[in-house]
Amino acid sequence: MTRQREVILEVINSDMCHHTADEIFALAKQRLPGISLATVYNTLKYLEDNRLIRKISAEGTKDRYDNSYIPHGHLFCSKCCEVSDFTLPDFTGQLNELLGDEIDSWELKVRYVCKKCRQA
Amino acid sequence: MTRQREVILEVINSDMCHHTADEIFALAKQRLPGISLATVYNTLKYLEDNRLIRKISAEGTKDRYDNSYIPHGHLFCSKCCEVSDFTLPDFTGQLNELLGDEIDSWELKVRYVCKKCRQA
DNA sequence: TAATACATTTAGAATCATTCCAAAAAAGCG
DNA sequence: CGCTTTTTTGGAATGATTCTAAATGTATTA
Repeated sequence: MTRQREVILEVINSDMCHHTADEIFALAKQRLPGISLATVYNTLKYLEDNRLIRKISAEGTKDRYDNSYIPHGHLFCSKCCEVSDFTLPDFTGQLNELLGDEIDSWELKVRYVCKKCRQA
Repeated sequence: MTRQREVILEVINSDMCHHTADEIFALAKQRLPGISLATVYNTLKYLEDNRLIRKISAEGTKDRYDNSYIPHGHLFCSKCCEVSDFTLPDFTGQLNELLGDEIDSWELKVRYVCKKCRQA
């Protein structure tokens, strides 16, 4: 475990936000000024491959990273592009039955306009 | 309604595939050789804004387009990147109750390895 | 501890899907 | 028709991400 990976993991786990790669890069840089963007991408890929984090893609926004790989829901605000979690019962079993296939994971994406943006 | 938009819509509706923009461009070009890629992107954006189609983004693959905006499930094969639909009851109401918000739409993304890829 | 093998980091270049642009063409309308 | 607005077009620009090859760091074994 290198210092870079340690810091990147800490950044990801330090809050409930779903940061973009460049946000993670900026945050990591505060603590490790010499870190490179390529390392951030490398590490994110490594963590994703090992299912420690989940990359979340949405239409029209940059990819973001979730500090959990456990299936759950994501609320995407179509105005400010913020992403927040919401918990759901784990219906992996039912999905497997329904689809007759070994599924890997799932994610329920919900598009909406968040309270902040609706009030504004 | 221009000829270009007509052809693009026909291409999208001609099969159940979830084509990428460049695939749609290639298919449209067969019938309208002078069409430009920019028009394809313009039109896809127009159709999406009017909720006639849905753009679907997934990690690590190009955006694809679904000929329906009605909420449903998508199976993403993590090997060949093919996308297929599966129907689900419309639980928009329950989501609204659960989230206390006016949701816009939803999509259940399921990652798996399709039969073809598992056999190979 | 030294030597070696392997993994990781780095900066910058390259890629490539998508968007932007400004001019030309087409469509819609009185 | 003429006029206005919308759409199309090709090419340039953008920007997130990936690639590359050299340098550095880590771990292992002797």
